[in-house]
Amino acid sequence: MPRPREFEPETVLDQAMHKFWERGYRATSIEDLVKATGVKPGSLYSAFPGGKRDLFLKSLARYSKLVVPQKLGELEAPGAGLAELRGYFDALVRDLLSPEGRQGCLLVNTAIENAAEDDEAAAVVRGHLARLESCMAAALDNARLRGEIRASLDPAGSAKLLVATCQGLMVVGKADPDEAVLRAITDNAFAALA
Amino acid sequence: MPRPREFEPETVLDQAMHKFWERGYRATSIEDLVKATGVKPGSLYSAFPGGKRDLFLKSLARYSKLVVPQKLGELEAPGAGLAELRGYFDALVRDLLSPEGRQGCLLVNTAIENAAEDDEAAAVVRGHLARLESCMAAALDNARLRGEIRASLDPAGSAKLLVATCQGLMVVGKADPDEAVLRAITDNAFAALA
DNA sequence: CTTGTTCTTGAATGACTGCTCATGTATGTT
DNA sequence: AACATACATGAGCAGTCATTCAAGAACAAG
Repeated sequence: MPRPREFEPETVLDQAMHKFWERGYRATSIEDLVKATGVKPGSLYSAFPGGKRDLFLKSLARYSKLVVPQKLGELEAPGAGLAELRGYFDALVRDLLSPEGRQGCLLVNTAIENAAEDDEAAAVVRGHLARLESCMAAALDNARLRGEIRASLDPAGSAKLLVATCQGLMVVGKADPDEAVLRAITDNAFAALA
Repeated sequence: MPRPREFEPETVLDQAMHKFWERGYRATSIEDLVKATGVKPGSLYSAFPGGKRDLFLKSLARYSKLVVPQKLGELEAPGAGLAELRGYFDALVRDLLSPEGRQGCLLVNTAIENAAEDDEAAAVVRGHLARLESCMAAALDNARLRGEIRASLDPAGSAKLLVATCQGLMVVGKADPDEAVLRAITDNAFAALA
């Protein structure tokens, strides 16, 4: 009997996520979200009772569920090895060099902007780092069994290093999106594994 | 004949820098700066005519001139080698684990928060990255001549990788200041050089 | 002491912030 | 057609933002 919603909450969340991704949490105003979604403040607040912060946390969750798997791609498949690992880094570099990729990674941006003052946001970031590390460790494990990398390598520690490397790649890429620099970083990171 | 200033602009700049460092550009209000410095808005604006943004850019410059050299320490000395490089990373890790170090590096924070929308700020960050890279490359060069690292290593490329690694270290440290993780990252980064 | 110069002060400005709420509207059931 | 229900609307809330400015205060030179 009630009047049906005229917008899809998931669509709205998607648009909000992109704004937060592009401009950051603080720099994105409710008015920005109203413009981006076409949904007026009142409706926004009734659909997302926690207000701006809730919208942000839900955006982080949505990013983890939809964007991250797409970026990780086959790296999360059980049989992933060195090729998939390299593929992930190459795609990352390609991304950072493209105009749309300049916004970097929402979770890295959140680590810097919000982790210190928002424990819930920090927890999401930590979860993401753990996920990255675990699939990289699995890929390194497979790679070692197949003889694709040095047998003397410690997969767990190397995975942590690779996680840091790709975070660093995004910081460097944000300030100086230079293909030669980004390629040199990945090339040297992988040369160290061989 | 004029009435003398009752505050030292450099001191004020120092206090402003620490606020920006700790909370970021957008999250730091003029009132925050007034409280931190004890200087009222009018005086602040007459001493720094460009307003908040000028105060921020001047803070970045001051950070580069005073804080960065202190952090780089002997790594910038002409004879620096592997030991100084390692010393820099160890100090960085120690910093990230200390309560005051949680704020990370002002220039990394700026890369993420402002680089995309403020070309002048981005230029300062790029200058910092170049400086890091050049002294790391010099240290790697020395280390290679002394046989402290693999002769097959490319100092220029490895320096770029190390720059990315320490940026990544700061992102990871901000979200998850875990000693074991940070040490694993540096240990593996240096193991790759030997 | 007077004057000239520059500084300090803090109230005021208008734009913007996140958010609320009274009003009106569209729907499915009766 | 009449009702109950949930929704959409947007003007409006109190608060904060960066910034300005008129007024007073402190000093040095005459």
